[in-house]
Amino acid sequence: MAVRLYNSLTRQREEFSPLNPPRVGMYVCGPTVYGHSHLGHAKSYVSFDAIVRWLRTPAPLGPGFDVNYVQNITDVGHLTDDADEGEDKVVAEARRRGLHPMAVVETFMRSYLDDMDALNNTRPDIMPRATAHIPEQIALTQRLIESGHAYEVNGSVYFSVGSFPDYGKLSGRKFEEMEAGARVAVNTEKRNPADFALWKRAEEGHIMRWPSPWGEGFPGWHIECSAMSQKYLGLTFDIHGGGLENQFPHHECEIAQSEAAHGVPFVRYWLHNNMCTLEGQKMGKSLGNSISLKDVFYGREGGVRDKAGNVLLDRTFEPVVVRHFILTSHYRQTLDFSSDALRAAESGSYKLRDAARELHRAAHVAQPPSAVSADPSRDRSDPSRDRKGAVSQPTDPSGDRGGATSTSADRAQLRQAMNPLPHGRGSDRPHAPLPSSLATSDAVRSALAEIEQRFAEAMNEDFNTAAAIATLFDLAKRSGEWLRDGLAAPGGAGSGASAGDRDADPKFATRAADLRAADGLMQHLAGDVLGFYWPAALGGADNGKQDDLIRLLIDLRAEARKNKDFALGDQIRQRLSALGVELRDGPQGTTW
RNA sequence: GGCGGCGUACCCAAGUGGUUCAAGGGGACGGAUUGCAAAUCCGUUAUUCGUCGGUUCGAAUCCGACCGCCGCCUCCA
Repeated sequence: MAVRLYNSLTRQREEFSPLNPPRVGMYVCGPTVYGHSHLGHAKSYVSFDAIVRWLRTPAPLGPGFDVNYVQNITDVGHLTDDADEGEDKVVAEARRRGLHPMAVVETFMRSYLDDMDALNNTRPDIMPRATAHIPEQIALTQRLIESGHAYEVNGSVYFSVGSFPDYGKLSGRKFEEMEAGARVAVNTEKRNPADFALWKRAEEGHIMRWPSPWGEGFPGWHIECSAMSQKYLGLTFDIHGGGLENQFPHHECEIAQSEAAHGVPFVRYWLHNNMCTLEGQKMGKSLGNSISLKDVFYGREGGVRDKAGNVLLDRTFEPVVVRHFILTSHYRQTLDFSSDALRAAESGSYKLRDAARELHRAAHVAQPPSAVSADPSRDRSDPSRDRKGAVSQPTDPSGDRGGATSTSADRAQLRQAMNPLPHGRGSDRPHAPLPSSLATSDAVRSALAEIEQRFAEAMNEDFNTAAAIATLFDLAKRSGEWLRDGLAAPGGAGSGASAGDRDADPKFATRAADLRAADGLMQHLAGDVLGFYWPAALGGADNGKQDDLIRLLIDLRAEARKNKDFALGDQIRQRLSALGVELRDGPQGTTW
């Protein structure tokens, strides 16, 4: 099954075939770090993370590409006004705060990474910073001057749009039309209003400045992406992603610079993710309704308000819920955030979480000690998988935590495990057995195989994460059925039979293998591919003494209920609930 | 003015020519289970895809017109 994707350049869905398979070079426009990340960043980078994760998913389930994922950090040159007249955004923020621009950059770069980690986005392989690539940008600018595509005026250098006939091919704009309807402010240095800055002269007092052949100055915004992508991915690379709002002028300018300088195609597939709105309204910094991710995740007084005190979101939501919500729509579709929509996503996310946990627990309980190495969900030592950075969970010797059910205690470990090694350390193409192949009963095997196929088809069709999630819910539903069947069967997981008894029961062996296969698939699809990571606020997996203490209270409560002392039982439940531990009484006992 | 997108049930949302295509989630309602609660389970909730035409043996899916909403062309992922 080949990956098909919508290429903005050709405006159609086409089969993806990389230049040098299995390698894939991918560049995604990163943030300009002059403020905290907002919901728009979340949509963009969660979407591209899902794309990267899928491209890296080992065959035969996924395409198994070896993706080199580059995402820049813009820390200079992005002006508040695109007529090349405004102030540098970072510098403006620095003055407002009375800080050095580089301190502003450090602050918000870390903030950005924190938020992306919280969303469980895989870290890019390379995160080049514009200020660390000044020589490369100067060299590219120089090359453009030499080839007649750029000119210098008073220490600033502009790209001559008229020298590049293809200008406008990405955004569908015609150069002549733009000249006529240009809304850009008049810059007297430009020969043509549509020309854009490659290098800007630094005025007196401008802090961020570097020497150049044209005097002291700083790079224009667009040039960094051309310079850094070519450095790390080559003159022609496979995928360039970014927000739709950057299609013009930013990406158009990147194409012009790169192709004019080198005479070869710049990017083969352009991917643009759509914007998001809030209650149907455009979300923008200038509109004052842009919501920072930190407010969404941790917000104050249980909600998010704008400066005027209007409620934007009536409560906070976990990062995994935001991720779930984003992935239930298509990346090229606009997404409307609202409290109600997030609440609905939360219910769905938690339902999936609970089903995955129940399955994982049952598969674990059902597992004879001798079968440890056969569990696909714990196949974390496979070097080809670790290397890809597609594994969402740390290597865990106890094997008790899979991609979808980790405990919060593993958070630090998780982050480390996200990117154990850069991509491409080996020449072998990643390959992993299909979880369905590990099921022993025909019914379960074919059911899992069908899920695998539908999931893969969805992701292969322009990364249809919404359809992929739907198959996860189906898997959760089927798993629930198998679980209930198993619990009712002799020797089932909930029957209290000892491990020795179960080992001797052939029925049990079959069931255990099936549950492990189902669990392995759930872990892989929900955890590794879609990146769902549910912090274990409710416990669930083994969490050492804390779990033992909760178990103790549950036992005491069971005793109380047995004696019809419901007041005490309810008190225990309520007080645990206040601590974030929800008890659930099931036919097989109490879980939480 | 130029460029582009969208309009699918109460809400979110997938689906871009035909047989399992009207997914999935949320919500609501009815029922099962339950000391209560939560969760879970079963069932119900679009003969129809903004409107009107057209193409076709066949359209939510293609074409045209119209209505409505939105984005980009200033800053934003």
